[in-house]
This record gives sequence, structure tokens and C-alpha cells, in this order.
Amino acid sequence: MGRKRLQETADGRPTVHTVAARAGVSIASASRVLNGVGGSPETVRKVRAAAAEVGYVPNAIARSLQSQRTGLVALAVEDIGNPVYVQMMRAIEAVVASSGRQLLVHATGGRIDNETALLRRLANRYVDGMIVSPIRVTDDHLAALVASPVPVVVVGQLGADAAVDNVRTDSRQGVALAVDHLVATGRRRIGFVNGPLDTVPGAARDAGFRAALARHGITLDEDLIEVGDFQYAAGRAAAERLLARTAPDALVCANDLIAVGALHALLAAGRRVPEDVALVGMDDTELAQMMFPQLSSVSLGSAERGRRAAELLLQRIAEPALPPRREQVLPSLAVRASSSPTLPAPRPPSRPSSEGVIS
Amino acid sequence: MGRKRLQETADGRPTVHTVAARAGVSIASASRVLNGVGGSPETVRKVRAAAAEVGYVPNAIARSLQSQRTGLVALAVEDIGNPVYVQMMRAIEAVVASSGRQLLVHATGGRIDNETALLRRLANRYVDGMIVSPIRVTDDHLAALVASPVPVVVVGQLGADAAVDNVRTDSRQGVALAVDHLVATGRRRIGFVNGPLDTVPGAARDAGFRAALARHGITLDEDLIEVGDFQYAAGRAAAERLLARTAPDALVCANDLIAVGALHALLAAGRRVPEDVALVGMDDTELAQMMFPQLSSVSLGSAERGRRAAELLLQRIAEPALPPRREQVLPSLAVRASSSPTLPAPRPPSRPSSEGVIS
DNA sequence: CAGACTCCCGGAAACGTTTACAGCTATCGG
DNA sequence: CCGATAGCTGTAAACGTTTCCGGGAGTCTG
Repeated sequence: MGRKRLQETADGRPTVHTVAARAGVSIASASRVLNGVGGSPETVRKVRAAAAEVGYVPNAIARSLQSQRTGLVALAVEDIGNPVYVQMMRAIEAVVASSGRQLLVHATGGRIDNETALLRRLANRYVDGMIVSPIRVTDDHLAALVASPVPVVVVGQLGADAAVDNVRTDSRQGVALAVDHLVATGRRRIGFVNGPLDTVPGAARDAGFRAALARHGITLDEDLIEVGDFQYAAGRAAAERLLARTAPDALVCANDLIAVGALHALLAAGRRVPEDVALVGMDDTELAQMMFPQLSSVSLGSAERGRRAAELLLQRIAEPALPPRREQVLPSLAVRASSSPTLPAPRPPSRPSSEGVIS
Repeated sequence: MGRKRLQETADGRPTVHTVAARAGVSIASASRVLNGVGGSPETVRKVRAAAAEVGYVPNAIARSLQSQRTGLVALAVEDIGNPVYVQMMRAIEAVVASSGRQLLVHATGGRIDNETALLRRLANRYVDGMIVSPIRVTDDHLAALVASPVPVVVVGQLGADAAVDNVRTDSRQGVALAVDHLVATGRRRIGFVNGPLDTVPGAARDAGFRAALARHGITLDEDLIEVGDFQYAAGRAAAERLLARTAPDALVCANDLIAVGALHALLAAGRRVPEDVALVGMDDTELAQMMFPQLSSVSLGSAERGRRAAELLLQRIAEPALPPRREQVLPSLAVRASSSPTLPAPRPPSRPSSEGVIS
């Protein structure tokens, strides 16, 4: 009974030992051949043949334990149904793929414990690094971020003192761009449909809206502000409540999903866009261009933020000791038919990103 | 220099050895305490304290190597920007979460080598199982699927003899539902905007469309068929080409993104929907309800397919020896304003899934 | 022909966990 | 008071891979 080591795994799959035994070489040689480093022609032939015969496929977990890397990078976002994250994801994927890694996405669904759990599970070496874009951030959440064993980059606003790589934008300024544009085109009763105020972006956009109105000397009518969720249905419902209460001549929405909901509410209520009510969304997703009329939207540079975040992450994976960095991308405004008095229901251009961009 | 074993990892992070040494116990005791199994009160106290002091966090890779499981499940889809996959993903996530696992999503971008590479990387034990929804499937792709070391479930059409768990729908029948509905409401010049014919769904929908017209005794005018990509922009361009060529009184689109593109093209060309041209999409995503008018759409039960696929996967993870199974979900048609002659530009209902459903 | 150098190979140690097993102490029942 | 039993503990083996290191064989150089 001197059987020292089983040559296959519990469920009967071959291991490198199986291959080595079958080829009549040591596991060291087998491993070398399988990794394409070294080996005499004869050994290579035997090992390759043996591997093919038994259908050997290496166990990536064991390999990672040894090599201390997995070739995977994760992205955690609230809601994968929001096109802004799709845009961001595509940009990240492009960068990550160039380093030979693969991107995995997880939707936290806004449940913050979910995100913390993900951090605990994934960040403990299942991935080489992580990009997270939280919309609510608590203290122990932040603690979990800094304590992560693998590099983490945060996309979005974060406390000034957080020792985490961070890419952000100024969404207050983004809202200001929208308000400036509307005021400049003669609108005065400007409404605002926002997301929850207990989220980071919700709070920032609320502050931005109030500040912008004040700057123009417009006193705020609270009836013109309505809060819902960052989703289509909630946006539509919120806009309906607002319209039932008062009559705006313009509507700023905290993201494009809300703006689409508002457009629906406006059209259903018989208001013409932009003649009766001008409409401006936010995030400048492809959804904005799918609508009819196409929606003006404040770009918060989500693709750019994603790209930069991915680059920061790759740098930190290569050089873990770097000090925490912070980058900022500027918002800009894409003016389209939904808010333009000069463009009468225009034919959609084929190069959609070339409309008048104000930054 | 008899130092037998380093007590911390190369980058200075604590291991279970660090904790054990600091607590003055063996690594076995430390591990037991950290897993909450056994240990005297005194040992528990010491180990807990030591772990907290050094900030110990277990290496999940090492744990997985030992336990042969990771608690992760992956979903691979073409394009995460397509809302149909978002729906599917949500359904899968719900099931998977109930088993205490987490779902990771990967977008292959239609690059088939990408999907094969993902299979090689992820399926080799990084995840406990995988759900893939390929739109193109080659032979070695299929080979990679069956050879996967971890359970795999395929969503979508697959060769009849493939030894893989499979959840499918009948999209030919789905197209037929749309055509039947349009014919029944008096349309005769029915156009079809499809995706690429070299994809599985594209081919099936093309066949379904031709068969349905034939069944109604309508001879097909090839001018009424246009092919693009399964995306918004391509759908709009394809619809524009079609409209420049001929004058349909109805349009069936191979998915909702295409349908939105077609809607845009129709409105830009001054056609009224549904008065001049009735429009029916496919996949019944939330996008269909975001439009104005809301789009009729053939539901291919994507949420249901996702749910079933996840259940099949969990069963197989628990019981790997099961024979391959195949499940089918039936298509149905949600009739909304874009194709209804009887509903004049209706107010969107608040319970959007309750419109007249035909199956 | 001796030495240096190159190449290839196998043994064994790692990577960081979990866990089977055996030994020890303390308690309990008879 | 002795044997059985229960509860903890530590040693060591596993999980499946990569890689360091030393030895052997062959080739080249002087």
C-alpha cells in the first residue's frame, strides 16, 4: 500500500502527474513542456501526446496560487441596466484586454452589503485588481476598500482623505452646464428630476442645481424639484408628479434613464419637446440619441473615466507601492433637438458625437 | 539559518502562519478558529486578537484549491449593452444568489475567440459553473463547451446532438406570432429588419419570417427584407435603406434595439407609427416600453430562460453526473401602441406587463 | 584531453489553505 | 480508583501547479 500520491483528481480528471506518468517523465518536465518552456523535442512530443490522450486541462486555481496572479480584473457597478455603466465597461474592457487580462462585471444592485461581500470574496486574490463605482459609500465600506489585498480604483466622488486611487468628475458643474444652456436659450421655470438624495451623485446634483439657479438670480420654486430613483420608471413617475403640480418650461434630469422617463411623461401629457418644455439629460449615453427627439445630455465622461480608471489600476498592479492618485475629468454638454430652439426636429446626423459641444 | 517557512507572504501580507505564531498556537488551531469550528474559549480569543492585530484576510485562491469550489458563477454574453441580456442576467442573479454564490458577467463582444479564451481561463476552476449565450457557434467552440471541467449551460439554439445542458426558445415561432398579428390587423406589405444571417438567431428569424409569410399566402418581396447588425445604429441604417427603397405598411425587427432604430428612421422620414407603419420588435425588453409610442414586441422569455438556465446549472453543480438536459420556453407577443390600430396613442399603463399577451 | 559551458532532466520545495489523524488532558461512570 | 469518553491541540499531508537547484550528458574551446 505504498501509494504515495494519487495521479488524478477526486472527480477523475487528469492532473500534471497523470500526464507525466503517462509520458514517462517527471512532473517538472511535464509542466515545462505544457508551458512551452524548454524540453527536448522527444520529451515535448511525448508530453504533448500524453496530455492530448488524457484530455489534460490545467487547474487555473492551482496555477494562480503559485503565480500569485489570475489574469482577471473585476468591475463592480450598481446597475448593469444603466447604459452609462455599459459605456464605462466598454472603455475599461479595451484597456484591460490590452494587458492580456479579462474583465468580469458584477452588479451590486445598490445593496451595499453585497458590494462589501464582493470585495471580501473577489478581492481576496480571485482577481488581480478591481474597479468599483459605488453610489452610496459608508465608513466600513470605505474601510473594506482600503484594506483590500488587491489594488482597487474607485470611480466617483470619495472623501478627500481616502487613500484609494480615484477618478471623478464634477457633476455639480455638469448640472450647471445644463442650467446655463437653458437660461441662455430663454428658459426660466426650470425643473429638476433627481435621484435619491442619500446617494453621492444625487446629493451633488441637487447642490449643483440650486447653486446654478442662484448664480442666475432665479429664486427656486421647490415645486420644480422632484426626486425618484435613477431608473426609467421612477423617472417617469417623478416627472408625472412634477407636471401635475406645476408647469415648467424646461426639465433637467439627473441621468438619461430619468430623462427618457420624463420625455415619456411630457409626451403623454401633450407637451411638445422642445417647443413647450426643453429637456436635458445627463451621462450622455446612447439612449439619449435613440430618443425622438434626440435628447440633449450632459456628458460626465463616463468612457473617459473608465479608461483612466483602468489605466490607474494597471499601473498599480505593476507598481503596488505608488501613492494614491486622483484624477478628474471635465463635464461637457451635448446639445441636441430636445433643448434646441434653433434645430427644428432635425434629421439625426450620422456622426452623432459631432453636435455642438459646450464645455 | 534553519528558517523553515516564511510567516508572511512575499508582499508582506499576513498568512495563517503569522496569526498562529502571534497567537502562540498551531496553524491548525488558527484555521479552525478562523472558520468558526472548534477551539477552546482561550484559543479563540487569542487567535481572534492576533488576526485583528495583523489584519489577516484569508487567501481565497488557496482556500479554493483545497475546497475545490469558489462560490462564483459566470455568465458570458455577446453584448452587455443589449437590454435583453440585462433581463436575463437579473433572473440568473436571483437564482444564483439564493445558493450563496455570486454572479460575474463577461461580455465577449461577439469575438468568438474571446469566448473560447474565456472558457479556457474561467472554466478551469475559477468558477463553479458557467452560463453562456453564444450567437455564433463553431465546432471547436462547441468542443470547448463540452470539454469544460466545470458545468456549463448554454442559452440559445444548439445542435441537437450537443451533450450540453441547454435552454432554448423557438424564435421562428416568435417571428410567426408577429406576422400573424400584423396580418390579422390588416397589414400586407410587411418588412423585416434582421441581424446578420451567419448568426444562429439571425438565421432562425429569417427562416421564420419567410415561413410565416408563405403560410399566409403572401409572396415575399425581397425589397422588404434588410439586414444589419443587432444594434441600434445598424438597425436605424438598415431601416433607412429599406424605406428609401419601398413602402411597407408594417415592420418586424429582429430585436428591440433594431426596432428602436427603425422607429427613429420612420419618424425621421415622416411616417406615423402605427397609422402608416406598424412596428413590432423582439425580446420584449424594457426599452420597448420606454419608447413613444410604446413598442409591441415578441417576448422570447429571456428572464424565464435565464432563470431555468441558472436552475439547471445549480442542479448540475450539485450532481455532475446528470445526463444532458434540454428545456424550451415558449414565445409570446406583447401588443402595444406601435402596432395596435385600436389603441390610439395610449397613456402608458403603470403595470406595463399586463397588456394583451398572445401566445 | 581537461575544463568550461550548455542543455535537459528529476527531486523537492514552495504557494496558503483545510483537515485526517493521533496524542494529550480532563471528566465521568462504574 | 480505573477505563472509557469527550474535547483540544499539533503534526503533517493534502489540493495541483511552478520553479529552484543540483546532477548528468553532451559539445566546444584551448
